[in-house]
Amino acid sequence: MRKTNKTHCAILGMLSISPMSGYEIRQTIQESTANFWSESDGQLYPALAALMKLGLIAYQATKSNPTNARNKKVYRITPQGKKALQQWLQQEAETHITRNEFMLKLFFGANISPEINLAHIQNYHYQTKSRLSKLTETQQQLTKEHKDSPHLPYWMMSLDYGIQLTKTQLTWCENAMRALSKMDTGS
Amino acid sequence: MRKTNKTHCAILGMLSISPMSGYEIRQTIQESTANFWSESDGQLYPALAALMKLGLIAYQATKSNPTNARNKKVYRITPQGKKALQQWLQQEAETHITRNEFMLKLFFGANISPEINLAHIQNYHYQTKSRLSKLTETQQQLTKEHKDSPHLPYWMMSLDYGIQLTKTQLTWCENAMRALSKMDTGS
DNA sequence: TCGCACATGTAACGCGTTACATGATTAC
DNA sequence: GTAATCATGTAACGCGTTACATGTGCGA
Repeated sequence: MRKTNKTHCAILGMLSISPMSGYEIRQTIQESTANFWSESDGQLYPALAALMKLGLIAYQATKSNPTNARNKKVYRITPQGKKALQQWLQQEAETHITRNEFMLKLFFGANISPEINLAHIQNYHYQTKSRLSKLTETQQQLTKEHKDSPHLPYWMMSLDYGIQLTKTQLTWCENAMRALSKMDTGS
Repeated sequence: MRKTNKTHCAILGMLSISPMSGYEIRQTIQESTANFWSESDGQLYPALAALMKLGLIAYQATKSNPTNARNKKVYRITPQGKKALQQWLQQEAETHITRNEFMLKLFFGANISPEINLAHIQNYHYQTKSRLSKLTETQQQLTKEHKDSPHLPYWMMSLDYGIQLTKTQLTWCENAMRALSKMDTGS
C-alpha cells in the first residue's frame, strides 16, 4: 500500500466487522455507509484480488460447505490486514473539495429563469426528504440490532452527522424556495 | 457535448459572468466556488482547447494589446456557448454520493482507541472553523462588490448553503467530542 | 538579479462508473 | 420454466490530480 488505496481501506474496515463475500461487502456499504461512501463492482472485485495478493485478507475455499454452495468466497481480514487498517485509521483524513453539481448550477442560475431554478430546488428538497427518512430508519434499526456492539457508538455518530446535515439542507431549501418565489413575482 | 463534461459546463458558466483567461478562471473557481467545486490545470486547459474546437468559446489573439503583453488568452463565451450553458442549466443535476474519508474512518473507529478518534474530530473541528470564517468573509465581500449584479442572489444562496452546512458540522463536532470524551474516561 | 506571481500546457497515473459477460440458486 | 436475486469478474472509458516543462513580467 504505497499510496493508500481507499477502496482497500473500506474493504478492510468492512471485514473488521465480520467476514463477508464481495457481494455482501457491496450490500453492506450500500446500506450502512451510503451517505458518505460508495463502491462499484469495477473497483471492488479487483481490490479484493489485490488485497489477497498482499496477504491482508484471506478466504476459505470450502466447496463442501453447505452454506457456500455457490461460487461464493467468504473473505476475512488477516492479522496483517488488521494492522494495515489500524495504521490507516490513525492517520489524519485528507479533506478534498467534493463536487456538487446542484450547487454549481445554482451558482450560474442568473443565466436561466427563476422558475426553473425554483423547480430544481423543489426537486432537491424532495430527494433530501426521502434521504432523511432512510437515515432515521437506519438509525432505529441499528440501535435495536447491535445493542452491544463496540461499533455502535461510532455508527451512531456517523449516522447523526448525515441526519444533521440533511436537516440543514432541508431548511436551506425552504429558505431558498421562499427567496426565489419572491424574485419570481417581483420582476 | 455528447456526455456533458462538467468541466466544460463550469468554464462556460464562468465565462457567462465575464471574459477571462484560463488562469483567471482557475482563480475565480478557487475563490468563489471553492466550497462545492474545483478544477485542476490538467482538466482546465485541455477543456478550453476542446471548447474552442466546438465553437462554444473564442478568444482575441491581440498581440498588440498592451494589457495582454504575456501569452495570455482572454476567452469569451459565444452565442452557441451561451445556448449550451442554458441547456445544461435547465437539466436536473445528477446527485451522486460523495466520498468522505473522515466519516469512513469514524465509521470504523472501534478498531482504534477513542483518544485517536477524538483527536481526529478536534482537528476536523479546527479546519471547519477556518472554512466558516473564509465563507462569511466571502459573503461580505460579494455583497459589497456586486451590489447590482443579477448573479448576486444566486451567489448568496450557494454561499449560504455552505455556511449553514459548515455551522451544522461544527455543532456535530462538539457533540461528538463530548460523547467520545465520556467513552474515554468511562472504560 | 532573484524570487514570486502570472500564464499555458502535457504526460502519467490512479480513481470510479458503466456495460458487458457468465453462471448458480431460489421462489413462483 | 422463467424471472429475480445471488455471485463474480473484466474491459472500456472518462474523470481528476500531480508532477513536469516552459517561459514572462514585476517588484524588492
